[in-house]
Amino acid sequence: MGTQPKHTMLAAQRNPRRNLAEELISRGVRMTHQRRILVDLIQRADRHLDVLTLWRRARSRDSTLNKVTVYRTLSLLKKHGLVDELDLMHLEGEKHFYEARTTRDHLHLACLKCGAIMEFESSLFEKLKGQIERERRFSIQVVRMEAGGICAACRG
Amino acid sequence: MGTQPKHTMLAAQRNPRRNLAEELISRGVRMTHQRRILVDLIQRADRHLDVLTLWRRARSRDSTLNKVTVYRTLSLLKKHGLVDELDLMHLEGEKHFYEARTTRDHLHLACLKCGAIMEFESSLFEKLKGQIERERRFSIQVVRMEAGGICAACRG
DNA sequence: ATTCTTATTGCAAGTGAGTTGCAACATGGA
DNA sequence: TCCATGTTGCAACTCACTTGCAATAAGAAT
Ligand SMILES: [Mn+2]
Ligand SMILES: [Mn+2]
Ligand SMILES: [Zn+2]
Ligand SMILES: [Zn+2]
Repeated sequence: MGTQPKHTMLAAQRNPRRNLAEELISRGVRMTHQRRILVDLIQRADRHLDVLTLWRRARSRDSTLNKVTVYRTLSLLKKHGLVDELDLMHLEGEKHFYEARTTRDHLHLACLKCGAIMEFESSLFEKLKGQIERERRFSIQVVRMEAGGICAACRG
Repeated sequence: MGTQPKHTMLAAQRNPRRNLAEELISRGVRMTHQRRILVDLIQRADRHLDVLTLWRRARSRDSTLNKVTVYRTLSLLKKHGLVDELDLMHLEGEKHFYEARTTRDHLHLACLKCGAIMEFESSLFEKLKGQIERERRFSIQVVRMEAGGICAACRG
């Protein structure tokens, strides 16, 4: 099981939201040194980050930054709907992955053979969400769709 | 946060697959006393079961049945594609929920206010899966879609 | 600039889901 | 009935994540 291809740009880069730090400040959240580092790393991330990776990257900017602060910052961002939490089919254990929320939702494909993670946007996805909201009168705040299977490269 | 309504029948009851025990036997899996109990409970379940609930129910039939066996049986069923693993938006901590896989996929709606879990089937969901398989040449083995939000009852 | 309130941090300890090694045991085919 | 091999229970473990608390820092008020 390898890793995802380097050349595909994350949806969070193509469809970015407003600056995360500004977004937090405008909501009256205290902008600490630690949060500034973490939020910046999340926003610029080249891939879906787990807590340990995010912590390691953060420590290279402030070696005293504690892992607990990473968890607490991610909770904060989740609570404000600014990051999405992913399972990526729990391909690498029980941990979770995080990405800045984009202007348009997308879903994730995880190859069970090589471990590649792909993103997919579709108007059918948007239509499906609309159908749920209408037919069930359910107000969607967060959606998570993931598919596990075999990618094109692994099928040959 | 309450619990899901009693009157909605689980998709696993409406669209059941072949008997889980028979399915395992036909695949050359040893049918132990413990597996028979667990598989029967999963098949007849009135709601999405977490490990602890499944274990408690199993112990009322065999008080020596160990929790590790529950985990190992669920892994086995997952490996054979006979159960689906759900997060239900991790509304109650990090644990997972399980249900027998049905003939037709469905998605889950989790009310962030009252904790109700609803199921939803849609041809748009099927179309979306088809689009992924075609456009990405990705062979889907398992899909998981969950939405968190506010249910009709909580919206009033 | 200085003070002050209060949210946030780091640390250490704890929780809880899920895993693993191994000896005893049960399954199902010979 | 016997036997080879897969499965179980137990205890100990790992790992992701949480919590209590004293020290600290943000940022609003002065
Ligand atoms: Mn999960
Ligand atoms: Mn993504
Ligand atoms: Zn692959
Ligand atoms: Zn509700």
